[in-house]
Amino acid sequence: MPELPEVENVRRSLSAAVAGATIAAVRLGAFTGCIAAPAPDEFVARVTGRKITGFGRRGKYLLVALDSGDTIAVHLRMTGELTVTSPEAPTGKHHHLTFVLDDGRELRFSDTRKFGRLTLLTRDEAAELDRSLGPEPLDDRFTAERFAAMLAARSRTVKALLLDQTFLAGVGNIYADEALFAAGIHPLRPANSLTLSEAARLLDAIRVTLAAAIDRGGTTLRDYRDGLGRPGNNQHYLHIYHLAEGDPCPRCGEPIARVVVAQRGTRFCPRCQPLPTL
DNA sequence: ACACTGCCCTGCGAGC
DNA sequence: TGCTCGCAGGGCAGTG
Repeated sequence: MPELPEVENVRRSLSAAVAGATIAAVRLGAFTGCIAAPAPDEFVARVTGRKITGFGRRGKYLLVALDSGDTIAVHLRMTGELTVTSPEAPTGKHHHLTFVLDDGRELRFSDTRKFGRLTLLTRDEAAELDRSLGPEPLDDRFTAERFAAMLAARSRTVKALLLDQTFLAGVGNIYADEALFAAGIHPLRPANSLTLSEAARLLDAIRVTLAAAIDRGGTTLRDYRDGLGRPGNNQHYLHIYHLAEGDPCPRCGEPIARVVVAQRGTRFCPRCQPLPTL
């Protein structure tokens, strides 16, 4: 599932390979529902002939900047892939949309589960999307003090907040579990029960976890590929997300526990991530 | 503000 | 071997 590190790797790979190219044509597959807005004909009209000036990222959104000032915001959700290929490359069963580039190559969007979406945004709409999301965890200007203050103002469980993109942008289920484990914080702790030092420890764990995953090319549990079709390597370095309930904790051997938080399976070690009794 | 449900969708693994 | 069934999950709408 593409989270921040995976989207960042797609951004970097496409930035090196595709930035500066012009979209000569757009080909739609049968599933036009992958275009969230505007209507498919308008989407095609406003994108065709435009030059891709760069690839950005905000949270889990890949932002394709066009010379018209518009931005294509791509959310890969669970199984979406955006890859550049030669025109001869075989198209998969779940291929939904193709940007034909002026050099003949193709930027293809495919998505097995059909959850992923492309949205064409004006400048104002892009700014609105930016405002709707929480801070970037890897932004140096985002301090532990601010994170602690944000946590202190909320009563929800810390795991649910980490998954909330309006609270913090880019962290999904994999990295939330990994970061909470690394920080030794129980996922069901009310956010406002964390001390300043715990908040600082958690932010540090989030950053280390995300940065390492970026460096390793992202986590490929099944579907994830970068913009050149390459899988990541971080799946070999997970500590807890991939474990089943009852598996021994890699740190202390205690059986791993599993709960559901915000409709997401959540693994944690009851010994390394204790729930303080009040 | 927050919890909870259901929906979207397909592939996969468990169980029979 | 082949079938059915439940689960996986990011975001969102709707309800309480």
